[in-house]
Formats: sequence, C-alpha cells, structure tokens
Amino acid sequence: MTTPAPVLLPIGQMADATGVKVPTIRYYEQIGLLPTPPRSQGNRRLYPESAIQRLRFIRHARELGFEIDAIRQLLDMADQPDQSCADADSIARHHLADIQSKIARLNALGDEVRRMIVDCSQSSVRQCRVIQVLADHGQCLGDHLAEPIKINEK
Amino acid sequence: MTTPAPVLLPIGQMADATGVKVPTIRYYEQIGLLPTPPRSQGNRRLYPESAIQRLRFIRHARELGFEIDAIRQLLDMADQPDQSCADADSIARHHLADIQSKIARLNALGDEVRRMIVDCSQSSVRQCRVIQVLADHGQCLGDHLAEPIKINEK
DNA sequence: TCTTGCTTCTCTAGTCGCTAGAGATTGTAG
DNA sequence: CTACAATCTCTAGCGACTAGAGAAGCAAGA
Repeated sequence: MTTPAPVLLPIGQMADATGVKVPTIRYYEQIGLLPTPPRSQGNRRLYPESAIQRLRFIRHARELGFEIDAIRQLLDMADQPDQSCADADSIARHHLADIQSKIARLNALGDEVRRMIVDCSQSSVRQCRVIQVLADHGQCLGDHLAEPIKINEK
Repeated sequence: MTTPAPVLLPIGQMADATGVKVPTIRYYEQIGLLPTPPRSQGNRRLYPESAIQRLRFIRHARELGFEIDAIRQLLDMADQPDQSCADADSIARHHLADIQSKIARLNALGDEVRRMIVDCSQSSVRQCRVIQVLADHGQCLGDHLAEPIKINEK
C-alpha cells in the first residue's frame, strides 16, 4: 500500500495549463510570487498540481490589471481563509478607482485629439490643425490635462 | 551698429518656461528629440528662445499621450511646413484609435472588478468574492478579457 | 577674499512587467 | 546514435523617465 506518486508537471505544461508563458513563470518565481518548485535530477522544475491554481490566480489578477504587489497581498490573503477579507476588498476598490481615473483621463485625451483631427484642413503642414494645436497649448481646450504634469497614462 | 545679443536661457529657466523638468530636458537631448544646445564657457547648456517652442510642442504632445517616436515624426513635419499634413493626420488618428481601445479595455476591466466588489460579502476570506473570482476564472464573465493575452494596459 | 548655497554637470542605476537572446544541458523519439 | 525539442542560467532590452552620487561652476553676502 504505497501512497500514489504526486503528479508533477514540467514548466512547459504549466504554461499550457495556465496560459502564462514559460519565461514569465520563471520571472514570477524570481520575484517571489511563485514558490520555488522541486527539481528533477536533471535540474528541471517540477510543479505540483496545486501550483496551477496559484498561477491561474496570478494570471487572472494580471488580466484584470492588478499590479504585482497587489497580487502578492491578495495571494497572502487567499492563503489565510479565516482572516477578514476587508483588505482584499480595499485593494480591489483602490484598483477600481485607479481604472476609473485612467478612463477619465483617456476620455479627455481622446476628446482633445479628436478635435485636432476634425479641424484639420488636410492640406499643408502650414495650415495643419494637428501641428498647430501641438505647437500652441493655448489652442487646446483642456488645461485640465496639464494639471498633473505626470503623463504616465500609457 | 552691432547685432543684438540673442537671449540664451540656462536649463533651469527652460524648465520653468515649459514645465518640463531639468533631467527630462537632458533626456530629450540624449535621445535626439531636442538638438544639442550651445554651451557656456563653464559647460552649461544655453538655449535660444526658439527651443522653448520646440520643448512646449513636445510637452503638449506628451500630455496628449503621443509616444516619443510619433512626436519625433510630428516635429520633423512641423519643420517642413510646405509638405502635406496627411501623415500628421494619420499619426493623430492612430493615436486616437489607440486611446479608444484602451478605454474599451479599461471599461471591461472596471465592470469586472466592480462586480467582484459588489458581490463581496465583507466577511472572511473564505467567502470573499474578490478572492474567489480571482481564483477561478470560470466565475468571471469576461472571457473577452483573456483574448489578447497581453496585459499591458497599465 | 572667502564662504555659503544654489544650479548645473556627468554618470550610473532604478522603475514595472515582462521579453528576447545566447549558449549550455537534458530528455526523448526514431 | 542522432536529431530535435525542452529546459536551464544569465544578461540585456523595452519606454519614458526618475533618483542619486560626486564634482564643478557661479553669484551674493560678510
């Protein structure tokens, strides 16, 4: 009566099972997001099936735009199911607020860029509305754009 | 009858005049976005007033979210006022499309995150909707989210 | 003249979340 | 035995800056 050998997956099958690329999995290990898995005799990573869940959790959170640090905290919470989930809620709310402010900013940008394009006479650069507006901030409606001089909206 | 000495500004005054930080101005020079200015005897950069216009152009374009490469092209066009502005128009249109797709993606993310939060029972992690949804992609409405596995929406 | 303090200089390294590539090794199928 | 695939480690690159060290220049006040 032997215990059944646990199923262990090489990194490529982990990638297939989760949709996370192989180098990314190694990267997550490197930054401490995934625990270091056991290795084969030939030094290959061999993951227990439980690692699939964890990696899917990470992938899903990344798809929803959570930052790595937030995911780290969420994973810690998921590991302690008896604790309060207020912190998880708070992280998600902060993230939502972040998303909303990015949307607002992008809407403002979009309006401005659309105006430039619509007004463009489609002739020479000399009369080009796009170039003119860029050259002279005064022609731009949105001074609100300039308020946070940070432009990391990507 | 001597020609009047041209007004030359040190980098700090350029920063004040344009709202672009000093290290950023040097960075723009380094990547070839701003021409290298003449230097004083003590090796300080001294900018002609015309550089203010160029730097303002750059800043405004960055505020509107244009990438450095696009700005490089727009600046080239602005320097050739007799050419057609079709390219400038095209760059702006591409940028607008980019903004719109980012907004669409962020709206989808926002919806999903909002659902997680609303459903959260605010009790223990074990019942936490936020954690549950992250752990199980199947509970998520948005399979569309997964389509482009790239998650560089920031 | 000396000193204090501000500005500027160059250079390197860090940010975030990966991605790409080199070059070596291991495992597997024919 | 030989291909070939998968994996290993390590380093460097992306974009658009930002931060910091350490040195040098410069103007005003004592």
